[in-house]
Amino acid sequence: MTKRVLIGNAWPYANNMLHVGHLAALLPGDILARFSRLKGYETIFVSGSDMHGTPITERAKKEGVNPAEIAGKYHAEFCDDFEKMLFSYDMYTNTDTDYHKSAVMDFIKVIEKNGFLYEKTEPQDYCESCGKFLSDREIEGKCPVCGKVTRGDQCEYCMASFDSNLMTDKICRTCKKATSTKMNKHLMFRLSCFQEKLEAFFEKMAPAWRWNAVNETRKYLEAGLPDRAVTRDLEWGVEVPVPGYEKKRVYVWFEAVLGYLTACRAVCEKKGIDFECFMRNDGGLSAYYVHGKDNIPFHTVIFPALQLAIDENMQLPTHIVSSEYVNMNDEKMSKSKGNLISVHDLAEQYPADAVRFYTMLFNPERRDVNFSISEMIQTYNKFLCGGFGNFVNRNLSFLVKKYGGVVPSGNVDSQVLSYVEGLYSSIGEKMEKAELRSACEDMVDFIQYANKYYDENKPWVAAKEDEARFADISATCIFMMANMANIFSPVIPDGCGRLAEMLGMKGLSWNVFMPEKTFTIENAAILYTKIDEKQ
RNA sequence: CGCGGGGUAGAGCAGUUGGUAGCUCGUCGGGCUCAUAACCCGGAGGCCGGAGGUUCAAGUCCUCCCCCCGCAACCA
Repeated sequence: MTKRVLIGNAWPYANNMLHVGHLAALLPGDILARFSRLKGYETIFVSGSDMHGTPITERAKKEGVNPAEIAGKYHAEFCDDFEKMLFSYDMYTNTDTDYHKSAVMDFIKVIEKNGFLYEKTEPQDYCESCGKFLSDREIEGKCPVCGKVTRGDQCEYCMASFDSNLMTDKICRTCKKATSTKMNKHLMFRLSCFQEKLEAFFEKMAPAWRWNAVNETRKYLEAGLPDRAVTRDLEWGVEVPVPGYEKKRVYVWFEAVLGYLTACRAVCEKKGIDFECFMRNDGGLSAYYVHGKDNIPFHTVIFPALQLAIDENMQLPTHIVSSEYVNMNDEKMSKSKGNLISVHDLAEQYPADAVRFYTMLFNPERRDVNFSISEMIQTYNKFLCGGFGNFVNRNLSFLVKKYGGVVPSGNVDSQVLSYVEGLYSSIGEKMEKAELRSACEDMVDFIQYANKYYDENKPWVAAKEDEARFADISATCIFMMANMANIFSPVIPDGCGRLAEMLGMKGLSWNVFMPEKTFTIENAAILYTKIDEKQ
């Protein structure tokens, strides 16, 4: 049975540009997808833009436009950004498509049929002048702990979290008028029913998760899972396929994570794969969910609960690839501080491989990292230009100059052969475990190993004194290069693709590649050009 | 007792299950001249924040203490 792999990248919220933080959190998904395809696994890599929710709705109102316009604009930007960064999604969609919406409605009907939804009517804050129910964030009032005037979910001054019902002197943040209370009806999801199953799931899976996912999830489970409202009083969103809820929409926490399933199902239909078979928990599916640390509970608690509510035989997440944050000069990145570097700007100025390699070599896997353009350039110059590119160039240009590009027939050094074989398995294992930073460090080692081999064996001397020896050295170097193209391609696909072409490789795969005994190099060219940092 | 992260060579960091302290940059010296002023080799530079404790053995485990950073919104 072919191994199946699902990679679900978090769905960026279509209310602001993508920045290096998103990139650091989401790029691992692409590395995994590319690796998984090289291994020959049946791979599905999906994501999309999260188009709904309150922030977009509020902003649209403020700007006097349709929410679809704002979300659509950012969605288009995201598509462009991901393309420029060479993300290899099988599908990058969004939550405003008819397919997603009707698929979500299908899932809701299934969840309702399975008995995990119920109706609850309770008093909720209401603003008469705005004519709507208010969520916690739309309320202002006195903090029950310190008494200062703050927002309804958490006090900005004393950091206390509380129920907004405990606040006094509540007003609507929009119109500043006093709030009243009105009965409101919501559809609730029986998250509490899944407490035990999720605990069992957690115990079983936690060893394969990142430490931050383990800690966050434990916290949630220990606190006990409350039922959650599925519906919201909004006009922008997915309609609720239950009578009596025509004026409400599905809450984003419920709808957006289902995107993994709706998009995966869409890809399955396109490829002629049976969705239920693909998702079945028969031991043949690895399911990676890739996101930033603030998204952890949605992927380790909420989403698995929804999966269980839909179909008990569905594979729950096997790998939680949750990144820490990227800071700028030790400061948190934020729009207001103006220290955001957008993916768009990076893509305009730097090669995708440079950005990808730097982002992965210093990926925030275990803790926050600092992002620096100057460090990125240095990393690129050092390893991709001076190391990898230079290794290719010092070989190929010599062969082209002296032999017209015809690689002489020689034998690959057996030690090098076994070293390279070892890399396929050691880096491969790290990839499967999503230990990508360490995998990149091994790539760096390979580059240094290759250059060292070249220096120690002095082919430029052998070319004059011992042609047979020169042929062996060249064969060995070409062999290393070809396998670099394979092994490095998940991280730096652009350069590896060009190298593979020069070497006349038919395609890339995660298997030791043995070049033809003799062949002619096609269009040898500099692989990576240095960037002048001063520019 | 609000929650969380961190303190390892001049700088930036790695150090999964405790077993001779590593990497990149910088610096000093050497080599090579095939190559993108590139590449290779070697040196100097650390009581791993502090104090106790467990252990044959602690950067790694336990306790206490001292510093730094994040926790409105946007948001991975």
